[in-house]
Amino acid sequence: MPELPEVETTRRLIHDQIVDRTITDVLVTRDRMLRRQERPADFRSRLSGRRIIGTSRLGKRLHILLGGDLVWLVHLGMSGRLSTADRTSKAPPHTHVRVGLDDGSEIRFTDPRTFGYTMVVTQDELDELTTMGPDAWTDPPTADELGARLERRTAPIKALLLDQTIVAGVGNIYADETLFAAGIDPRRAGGTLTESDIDSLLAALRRVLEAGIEAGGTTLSDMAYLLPDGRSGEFVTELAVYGREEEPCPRCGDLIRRDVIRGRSTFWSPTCQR
DNA sequence: AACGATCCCTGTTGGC
DNA sequence: TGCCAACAGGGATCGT
Repeated sequence: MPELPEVETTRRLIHDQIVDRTITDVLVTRDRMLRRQERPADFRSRLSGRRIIGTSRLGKRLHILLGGDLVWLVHLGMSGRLSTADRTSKAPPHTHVRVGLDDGSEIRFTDPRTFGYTMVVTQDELDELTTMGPDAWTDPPTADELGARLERRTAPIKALLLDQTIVAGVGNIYADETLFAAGIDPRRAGGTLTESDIDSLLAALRRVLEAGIEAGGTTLSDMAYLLPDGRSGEFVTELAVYGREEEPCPRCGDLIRRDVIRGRSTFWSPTCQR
């Protein structure tokens, strides 16, 4: 599902296809996808005729930078996919937004479960959106900064890693993989992590995200996530614990356990993670 | 303020 | 084999 590595992979793959193109058409066939746009009519009017000048990403949010200081924002939710294709080809099921470009192609936003959303905002509006913490990959916090954010927190570290206001981009899969790589029990209260734990956590986060991006993200068998070119993300073969309940831990051989923490499946190795 | 529960949505899965 | 309830999860929102 789309977490930071999946969104970053998506960004890289569509970047060259869309930059320097001009938007000619906008077709929205499911209004729900615009639910975060204050005035849904703005979506179409702000995109039409606009030139795409770049792309960026903050956490799991993809930004398509437009002329006129506007930002086309796409959040893939849990089943969203962004792709480009010739506009005469058949769009996949659950394609809710199609944005035509001046070379005959179009950008498609497809999302079966509709947890994703898209909107076009001004720079001012962007600043007012829910505050996100620093990006886990491009702007990771220092150990001191993360330590300060975790101090006295009683929520489990697993839950705090998923909190986008602490660090942005980590979802359920990469949170579990990071805690495993760092050897930290996901149930531990955030405030109980030592300096050394936090060092391990940040190093593990870096390694796990790097491997995830390198592999083109994670495509689970039951998930709709595909890269913009239709390929699967290959990180699934590198998952150490996620989805591996009752399988032997790759480090100690003891069985991997699944607990529900804050309503989210959490896979971990009780022997390796303390 | 911090925390945890609930809800949104639909394809897939698993139990009967 | 076929049906259907349960499940999955990011993040907004709400109650405590």
